[in-house]
Amino acid sequence: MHSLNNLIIEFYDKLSSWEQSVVKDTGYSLAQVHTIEVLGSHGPMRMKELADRLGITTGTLTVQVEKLVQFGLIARTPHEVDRRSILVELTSEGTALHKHHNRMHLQLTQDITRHLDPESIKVLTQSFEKMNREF
Amino acid sequence: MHSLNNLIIEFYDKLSSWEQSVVKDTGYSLAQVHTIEVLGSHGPMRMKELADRLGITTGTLTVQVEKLVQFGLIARTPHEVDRRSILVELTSEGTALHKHHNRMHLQLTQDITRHLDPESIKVLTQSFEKMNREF
DNA sequence: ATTAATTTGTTTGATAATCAAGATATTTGG
DNA sequence: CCAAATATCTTGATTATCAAACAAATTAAT
Repeated sequence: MHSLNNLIIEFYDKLSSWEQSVVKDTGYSLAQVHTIEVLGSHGPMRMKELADRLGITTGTLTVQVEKLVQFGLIARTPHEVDRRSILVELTSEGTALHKHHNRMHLQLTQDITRHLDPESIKVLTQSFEKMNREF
Repeated sequence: MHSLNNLIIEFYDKLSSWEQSVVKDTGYSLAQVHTIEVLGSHGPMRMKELADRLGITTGTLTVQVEKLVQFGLIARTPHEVDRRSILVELTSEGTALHKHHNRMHLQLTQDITRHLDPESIKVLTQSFEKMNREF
């Protein structure tokens, strides 16, 4: 258990470094790409929910979103029922960036698992499912 | 492979959120705790190496280290052979913080793996070992 | 139905984190 | 010995962030 814990910490650390270098190549900041990633994988959402998912305040997000809109990566649309809210969603350009980032991730996953046999991959997948559920 | 990739991304995301909330409780910033974590798990090192591991410039690190020294968490000692360098290391207080953070991590690992049978944990551990090696 | 409390998003002012470029001291390789 | 490389620090500017105050809309209470 102790060693598994250390391996998880090491894994997280290496994934962070990888993410940082991959993001740097896009020309956008880590926070900006992270925003795109969340919108890409969860779909359009309101400011509050997005801020919560990113772990920042809505005040900070307002500024971030303004920049991303100017970059043409996301768009704001009024919320249909709640007129206090606005929905934030990816533009086609934002979607393209998200897909590109996703391909990088997939390539990484393929790279780091290339020495795992099919059975291990199966157990690994099931284990991640269970672990993600317990967070 | 596609689903495993998504699970890894989700895992990373949840671990980030967890880390953020745990760090907030310490009263120190994410960057500061991260610095303590690296020093705690790898031992004393020079500024350059620490900056590289943290993914920041030495200029940024100089400021960060100054703060952590004032907090009493780390100490600077001259490098024995290279007089250009200084070694950064944890104080006893810094070590205590690192141990505390490590216990949090261990508890989390126990929590999220509680529905995994011993055999899966074994495969999971081996898989992480192999994946970490391929980064 | 009217009022009070809550929620949502924005703005503002202050602080913290970061980088790039330049300066200094030291080491390394010829 | 000297030029090039390395390690750290400093400075000036930019970016990210928060907390608090605000306005608009929704929800809850009476």
